[in-house]
Amino acid sequence: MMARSAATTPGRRADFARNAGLLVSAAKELFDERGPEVALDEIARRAGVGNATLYRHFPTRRDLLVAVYAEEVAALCARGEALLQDTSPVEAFFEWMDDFVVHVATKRALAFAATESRTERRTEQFDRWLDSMRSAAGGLLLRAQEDGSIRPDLVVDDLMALVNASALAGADPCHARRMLRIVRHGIEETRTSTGVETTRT
Amino acid sequence: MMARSAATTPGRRADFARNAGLLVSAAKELFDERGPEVALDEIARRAGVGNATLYRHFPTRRDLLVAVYAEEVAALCARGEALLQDTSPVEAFFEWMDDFVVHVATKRALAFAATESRTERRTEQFDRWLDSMRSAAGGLLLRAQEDGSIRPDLVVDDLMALVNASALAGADPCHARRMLRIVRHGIEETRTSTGVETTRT
DNA sequence: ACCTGAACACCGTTCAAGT
DNA sequence: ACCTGAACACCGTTCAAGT
Repeated sequence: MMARSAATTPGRRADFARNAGLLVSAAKELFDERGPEVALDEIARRAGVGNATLYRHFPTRRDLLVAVYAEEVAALCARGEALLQDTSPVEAFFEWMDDFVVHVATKRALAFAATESRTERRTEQFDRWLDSMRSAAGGLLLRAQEDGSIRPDLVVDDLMALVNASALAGADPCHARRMLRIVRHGIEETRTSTGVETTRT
Repeated sequence: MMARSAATTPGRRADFARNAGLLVSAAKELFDERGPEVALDEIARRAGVGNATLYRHFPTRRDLLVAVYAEEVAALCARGEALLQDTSPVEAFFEWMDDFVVHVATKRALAFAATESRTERRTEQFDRWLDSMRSAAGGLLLRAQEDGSIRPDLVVDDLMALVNASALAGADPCHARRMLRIVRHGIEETRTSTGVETTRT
């Protein structure tokens, strides 16, 4: 940590970058200790910087959240890439969705932020998170649809929203996964007979 | 203002009940004008009562919300009762669920309150709302399951949570209904052949 | 340029004083 | 008993003053 990489020129820029690191570390600790609603002032205090500095680096609490979980997000993206090579597109898609639902279910603040992303002020760092998640899911979904194993009329945003909402609504990750399973059943192309209608009486 | 209706016996009790009405009216107006996050102080001011009085009648913002939408909730319950007589249990169930999803989607504050009802302080008035919604859905679900048209392993709480989540995740009621349709497809007993698995390649 | 911390604004909650 | 409104506590955001 705090490697002070450019040893020769400590300069303002280096301090700036270092502060970001300190803030992320402090936030990570405090999110664990006291949940994702800790006062921002407290995070700044723990990091040893002024509260306004926090605000400059992370204009919104959401941005701080995605920064804290950046490695986890990177892993999720990498896994998405890898799953594109999986032999079963539909399995690959749902495996990724399962990872995603656990990801957001364990960080409900993130899930909540995602639901209100339409109304709240847009912000660069958080939008990047949204985009990376959407494109990972989108690639896998497309493959499964071309393959014919997922209904072609489904759009990635609806699915993301639904799965994200499951994470938000679930009491715990296990609950969220149970809902995902219901959704899965509703998504797959059963290609047996009947349309949408069920046998009646 | 302050009509003092019961002319003969103004009494403290009458004023007490009247204040509740004033608060609900004021809240209804302000929720419409400025969204469901208006300051409670402002609601009290509009109602012409002290802020602490609001707090006594409605210990929490959620309680105020359910009071404001009380008639709508009553209608939903009545509709649930009526649908119990419908000839197609599965249609009846989804018709009610559709009403429900629109109900919460147009009051996203309510939907959100429902998701956090596990963690937040429980409160009598809001719990009543939850119970009435759950029992309406539960009766209809049971009928559809006994009928064999909905998978027997589904529990009402999971479904409510999922539908509620759809309302929360949807940008608008129309979006929420689209998600409900996905969920529906995942719920119905297709009773054709295959288990959960799809034909592969 | 970047940082600091005090100041500001806002809002939910409580409480002593009224009637 | 019930109500009032001021007081309190808390937190996000901004800004003038430092370096």
